[in-house]
Order: sequence, then C-alpha cells, then structure tokens
Amino acid sequence: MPKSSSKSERILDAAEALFAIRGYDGVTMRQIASRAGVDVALANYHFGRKIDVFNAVFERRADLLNTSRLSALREYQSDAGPEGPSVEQIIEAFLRPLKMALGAADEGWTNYLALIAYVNNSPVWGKSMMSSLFDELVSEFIAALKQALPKAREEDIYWCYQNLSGALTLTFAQTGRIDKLSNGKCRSDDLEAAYATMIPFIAAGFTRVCG
Amino acid sequence: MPKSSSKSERILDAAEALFAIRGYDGVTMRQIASRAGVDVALANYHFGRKIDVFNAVFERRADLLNTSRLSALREYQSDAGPEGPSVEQIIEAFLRPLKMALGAADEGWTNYLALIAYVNNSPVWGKSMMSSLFDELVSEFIAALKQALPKAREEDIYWCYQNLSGALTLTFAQTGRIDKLSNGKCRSDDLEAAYATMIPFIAAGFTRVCG
DNA sequence: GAACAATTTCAACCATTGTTGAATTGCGTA
DNA sequence: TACGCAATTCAACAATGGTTGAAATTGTTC
Repeated sequence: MPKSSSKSERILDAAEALFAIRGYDGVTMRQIASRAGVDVALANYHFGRKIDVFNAVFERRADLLNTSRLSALREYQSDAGPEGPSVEQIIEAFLRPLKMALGAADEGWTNYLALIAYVNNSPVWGKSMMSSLFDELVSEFIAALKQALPKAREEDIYWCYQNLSGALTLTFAQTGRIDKLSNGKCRSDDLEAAYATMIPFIAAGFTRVCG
Repeated sequence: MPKSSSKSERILDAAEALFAIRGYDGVTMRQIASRAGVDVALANYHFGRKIDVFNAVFERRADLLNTSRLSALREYQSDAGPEGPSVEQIIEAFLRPLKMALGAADEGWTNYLALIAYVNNSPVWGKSMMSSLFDELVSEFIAALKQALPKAREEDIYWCYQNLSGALTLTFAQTGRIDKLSNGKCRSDDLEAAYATMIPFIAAGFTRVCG
C-alpha cells in the first residue's frame, strides 16, 4: 500500500489479496475498493466487470512468472550436455522462481501464488484458466522431463506432473498459516524447508515411476 | 436423487454437489433447494444457517471415511511383523478407501472428495476444518510412517505428508474433468491410473527424504 | 377421529450485491 | 485562463442474498 502506486494498481493489489484468501465469490467489489482506499465504482471504470478484475489480477504476474521459470530451465539446459539436465534440476528450475517470489519483502507474490492455488484447485475454471496461461511453459518442462526420463511412458509423466502440481498448489494455498498437526514444528510459510524437502521428494517420485 | 431418500438428505446431497464445484460462497440456498426439489426455507428448518448446512455436509461422511481408512491400515498392521507395514502399504491404506469411493456408482462420494479438496485448499477454514475431523486419523498414519522410517526426522515426515496431501487434493478436485495437457490421454477421472501411479510416486518420495 | 408435534410451504423482510449514469475533480495543453 | 479528457466520486437502481414467522400439510399418538 505505498502511496506511490497508482490507484488502479492498488485495486489489483487489494483484489489479489482478497481473492487469494476468500475466493472469487467470497469477495465483494466494495471490500476491494475499501481495501484499496478508493470508491466502489473505480474498479468498474478501470477493468470492467468483477470477473474482469479477477482476470486482470490473474494475468498480471503470469508472464513474469513464466519467463522466470523458463530462464531457470534454460540455464540448466545450456550447462548440461546433450543428455539435458537431470530430473532434480528440472524440478528445481520449476520451483526456484517461486521460492524467490516468496522470499521477497513484497507480499504481493505470496498472495498471487495463493491465488494460483485457488484457481488450480477450482473445478470450475481450474483447467481452462491455468491452461491458457501456463500450458506453454508446462509443455516445455514436460519435454525436458521426457528427455531426462527416456524410458518413461507419456501418461506416467503427466500423472507425475499432476502430483507435483498438487503438492505445489497446497503449499501455496497454506503459506502463512501454522500447521497444527506438527505442533508448530512445521510452519507452512517456512518455504525454505518445504522447498528443500519437495525437490528430492518429487524427483524421487518421477524417477521411480518413470525411470 | 432417488425418491426413497428423505428430503433432508436430498438437501445434503444437493448441497454437497454444489459446494464441491462452486465453493461455499458460490452456492445459494435457493440453488440447493431447487436442486433438491424442496422449498428454500426447508434447509434452514433442518440445519439452521447456511454455514451449518455446509458443516453438516462436510461431517456427514467423515466418520465412514476415517474408519474405512483406519481398518485398511489395521489390516496391514496385523499382517505385518513387529516392524510394521511398509511405506507402500501405508500409503495404499491411505488411498484405498478413496479409490473404492470413486468406483462406487453413487456419485455422492466423488462430490464429497471434491469438497474435501475445496476445504483443504481453502486458506480460510482449511486447516481448522480438516484438523477437527481428520487429525486423529492422520496422526495414526504418521505414527505408522515413523515406524516404517525409523531414521526420519519428524519434520521431514510432516513435509512429505503435505506433499501426499496436496497430490491427493488436486486429484480429488479434478475428478471428472479432462486433462487438456495430455491431449486426453490422461482423464482426471481415471482414478485407477492416478491411484496406480500415486502410490509408488509418494512412497518413493517418502523413502528418499526420510529413508 | 381428535389432539398434538413434526414437516413443509408461502410470502415477505431487509441487507447486500454488482453495476451504472451523472456529477465532480484533476491535469496537461492550446 | 479556458478547454478537453481522463480519473474519481456520488447516489442510486434493480436484483439477489440469507433468513424468518405464520400458515398449511403430514404424520403420530391416544
């Protein structure tokens, strides 16, 4: 909420934070406006209808996230020989930008990732919204995984990717809340630990199923 | 929608199906009543406020699910020696009842699992609602995993469980929708395949991280 | 069958919602 | 300074939301 950012961006920030927590239908235009410190009608003026605000929020950071992930993958690819990067490296490239995003002081990225979790887990728009923005990138990673796991059946790779996607999604959704089960030993927002555990976990799964 | 079931149960069925797809705020009492073929006021009469309808739906099948999962685990435990069941067996016990539920002709269980996915992924009530109904059972499985992985650090087991939970959650959320990415090769509702892949995938992850 | 309770419907209330059109302000430019 | 356009606010509408009290129906008990 720095005063430097424009009102139109403050609206997106507010919408992002609210949608991420309460979902599309759990948020009203008035709540967004109130949090942004603007009039109710302003969101309509800038973006159109409520669903357009939601889409604007969802698309705002997508490109940045995609290029960030892709460049991490490309780095590994140019460092590797003709056999391409390892499974572990590919997974790490897929997760690294997110870790950095969560490490940032700005909590906007945290909210955005929680929003992605909400969308990805939503039976209604889940598939279509995610596909339109992230399929291209995901295909890139799938291709890299195929190369790293030449013996794998294609379906197995997709099922494994779904496991990866699910693990990520739940982690994003819960960042910032304390895990009761572990008596506070694991904080959901301790992304460092989650990240460190997830990479070998997922890589081992891929290797076992597709190796 | 068999006529045999009482109106109060028809309300729960309708609410279950709708909440699972559109979430709590995306469903109106009138939609529930309409789908159940009853008057709007009847849901209030039977259950109280809207949130109480939601809770009633969420709690209705929880016990059955818990006992089903637990008995699968107990079976493996009594068949195993003093070292207890293997990681793979424990995971399988955790998933098997769900597979059976999804194989049932009744689509009520499918809806219920999608609802669990919605709740578990919700930053708002996720942790608290899941804990109140499933923590006891999960602790049982965690204990079994500890025994099967004696060298594991406790936090690692919890982080691995979170990966398992996330993979499951996403699968439940998407049952019935077609996966675009794989060009229809993987149908999200092909639980047989998802199930077959997930067990070795998750087991390998646990073994690698906690072995 | 009468009395009584549980169930179900009917009708309506009031608060809130997304959205809009008109009015107001802010600001760069001729 | 006056004009023009974008940005912003104000006020309000029509629709829909959850909820409720009273009436009507059904079921149970004596």
